[in-house]
Amino acid sequence: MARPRSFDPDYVLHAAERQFRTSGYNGTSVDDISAATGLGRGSLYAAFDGKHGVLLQAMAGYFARLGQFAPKALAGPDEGALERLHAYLLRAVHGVPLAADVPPAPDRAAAACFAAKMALEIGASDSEVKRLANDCFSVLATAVADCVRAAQRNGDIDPDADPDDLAYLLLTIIRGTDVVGAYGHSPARLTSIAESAFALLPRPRHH
Amino acid sequence: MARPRSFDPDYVLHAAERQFRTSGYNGTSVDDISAATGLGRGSLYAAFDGKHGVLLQAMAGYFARLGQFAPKALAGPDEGALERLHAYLLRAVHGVPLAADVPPAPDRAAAACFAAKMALEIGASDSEVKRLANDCFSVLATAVADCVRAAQRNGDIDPDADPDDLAYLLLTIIRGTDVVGAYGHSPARLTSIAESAFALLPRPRHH
DNA sequence: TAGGTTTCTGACTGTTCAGTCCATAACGGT
DNA sequence: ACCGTTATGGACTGAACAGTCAGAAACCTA
Repeated sequence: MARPRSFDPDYVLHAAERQFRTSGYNGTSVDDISAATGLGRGSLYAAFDGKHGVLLQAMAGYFARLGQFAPKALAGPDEGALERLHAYLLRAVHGVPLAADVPPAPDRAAAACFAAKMALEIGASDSEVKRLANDCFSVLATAVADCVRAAQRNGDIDPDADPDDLAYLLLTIIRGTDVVGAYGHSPARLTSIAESAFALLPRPRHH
Repeated sequence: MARPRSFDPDYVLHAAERQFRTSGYNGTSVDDISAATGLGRGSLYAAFDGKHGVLLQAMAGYFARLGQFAPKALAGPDEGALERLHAYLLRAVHGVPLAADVPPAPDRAAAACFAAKMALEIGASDSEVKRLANDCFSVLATAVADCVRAAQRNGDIDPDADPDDLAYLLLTIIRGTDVVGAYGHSPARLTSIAESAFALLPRPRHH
């Protein structure tokens, strides 16, 4: 009955996310988004309500992806919980690939958590961005804490440790590697930091 | 012989740093800097070579402040080293006050490490900023590692632990709290993260 | 194949931006 | 008191910006 849109909204949001990651929010113009996505200005405004709308929807998509990926990577039987935590930590400090249909980020600073990067840049003056970033953190914290509890049940982590505190600490470390990575440190160094953190996890006292 | 400048360069750089912290680099205009510092555009360009020059010199000043403060807070006799590390960690996760003559940052995101914030926003496309931020990190890493070594000599930290690895990890945690703080988490939560990290430091095995 | 509806494209507008420039002001030496 | 020198502040410029809009195009139904 009417002309269908000729683009895939997910692809567009991924491409826009990549642009925001690379140049920051204030560093990307609508023309940049237009060039990165192939959409004209009119389409961008009609479909996403302009630059800020694109950001919010891109962050919402990122949140949805996190909510799928993190529980999948961390949930499972108690026996493998500690190893899943280990693998997740090592993978997270090197940044997560964006999507199969969009080229990877060129710089480690662009591979940082999208929500974290936007929150640091404009979260102070944009409460919606701040809230979305906090949501991303919460979903991760829940998944990690659940995995810690599983490892505790399996006797791999000290049962006296608070799983929520530990989850917050681990996620804080992962966020910290985003920053350290942006300084230009090598992937090997980030791996080393992650391994040090993992080695310090409180093991159960055997008697 | 000639007209003397009527402003204090350090005050101007502090005020500009505050503005950059609050709005980010791309989010602050030269007029914003002009308003924050009281200087006209001509003076800004003559003394600091424009927006980018102001940033570089503000970061250099920040680096110099770090190079003074961190060693002073962390150096000292071996007996108190662990407690100095503890105090430094707790203070760092709440952000450092800027300067006595400039109002404090209004938001936790603006209290994050100045170098880290700029590196995440524009470090990927500005190698000078990236290098300066890395310098800031290095001077802190050295000071923290020295303090860890002192604590090891005093028998408060496992002598088998690598002090440099531990220093990197602790600084990564501090940088991570900058991000988590930007999400809007309470100071109490940040304190809790810092205490959890401190509690996990490897203590010497007594036999 | 014609009509109705929505998307698409790119030109347009007013604003804001970074950077330059110049007339004026403030000083120290003579 | 004068003069050379440097700082100051604001006007100016061309470019880039976000957002709007109207005409052309594509599609489905009938």
